[in-house]
Amino acid sequence: MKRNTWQKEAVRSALGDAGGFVSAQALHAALRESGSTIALATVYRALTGLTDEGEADSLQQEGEVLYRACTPGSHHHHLICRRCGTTVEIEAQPVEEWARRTASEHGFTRAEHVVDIFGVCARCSDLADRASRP
Amino acid sequence: MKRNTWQKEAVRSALGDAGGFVSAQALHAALRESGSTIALATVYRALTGLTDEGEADSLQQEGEVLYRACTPGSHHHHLICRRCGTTVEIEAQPVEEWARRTASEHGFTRAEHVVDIFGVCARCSDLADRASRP
DNA sequence: GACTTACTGAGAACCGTTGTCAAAACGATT
DNA sequence: AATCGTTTTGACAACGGTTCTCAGTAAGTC
Ligand SMILES: [Zn+2]
Ligand SMILES: [Zn+2]
Ligand SMILES: [Zn+2]
Ligand SMILES: [Zn+2]
Repeated sequence: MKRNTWQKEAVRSALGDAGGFVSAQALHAALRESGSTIALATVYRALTGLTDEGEADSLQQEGEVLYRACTPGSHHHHLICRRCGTTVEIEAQPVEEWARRTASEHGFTRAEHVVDIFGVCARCSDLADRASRP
Repeated sequence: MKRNTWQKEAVRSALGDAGGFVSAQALHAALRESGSTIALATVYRALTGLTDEGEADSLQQEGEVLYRACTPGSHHHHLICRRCGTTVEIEAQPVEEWARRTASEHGFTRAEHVVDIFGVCARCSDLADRASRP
């Protein structure tokens, strides 16, 4: 039987607080920062669990896996700030159809798709502008 | 000054022969298989070079980076067979516009996008069918 | 052919992640 | 509340892909 531990709850909560995509290591660091004694391996295990249960989404970037607390049970994509990780969930019916159609047109079955947009959010753009011309 | 070596040429050629997306290690194994004495580190360096110069595309899957010789200078996406790596380049103007529009609607600048479809190609689907009900 | 310097090969180092296993602790049961 | 079977945790080792290091090699120039 699956058990409830403060560790799992701590990870779920910290992931929610993070807002955007974060790495397991960053999350672990944040937890320790706030006084938790949770182990890194436990954070990895909890994140894997959350992902399996559909409570979190994950993506790979520059050799590491990033996680985010996402609307459970909804298929959506992400608009992610490269600077701060801030993320917007986006739905795009046209893209869904395009993907389905493209796959079947080429005889591909069991098709899944990866669709993400990476950019610099308004706030980070502002900050960068301000810094470059004072 | 940049120099031409048989190693770089061997990697370029092997990548072309591969047809689909392959890992640096797989490419290295294939090269050794065919008698080459090239070192793994050199394969990595050559692939990084090809990617930087726009001659190859790369993507991350399951913790490793895969490379493919792609039409240089053209922005396109990929339809990739999870089983054999076979890849089809696809262009999708509607998706390009959707991505641009979505990013700017949310105030994001310098937006790039990752759009890939993973499935099982016709040939691999056939093979799997045949194997499961003989 | 000699020289300069970019490139290569072999292995160590690196880094994110997963495995191992004894100790801790959840939760059902008495 | 104490017991018990089982899950989960924590500390650390191990793993796998990639990058770094550095001495030796060789491409391109003169
Ligand atoms: Zn930002
Ligand atoms: Zn979708
Ligand atoms: Zn295939
Ligand atoms: Zn595109």
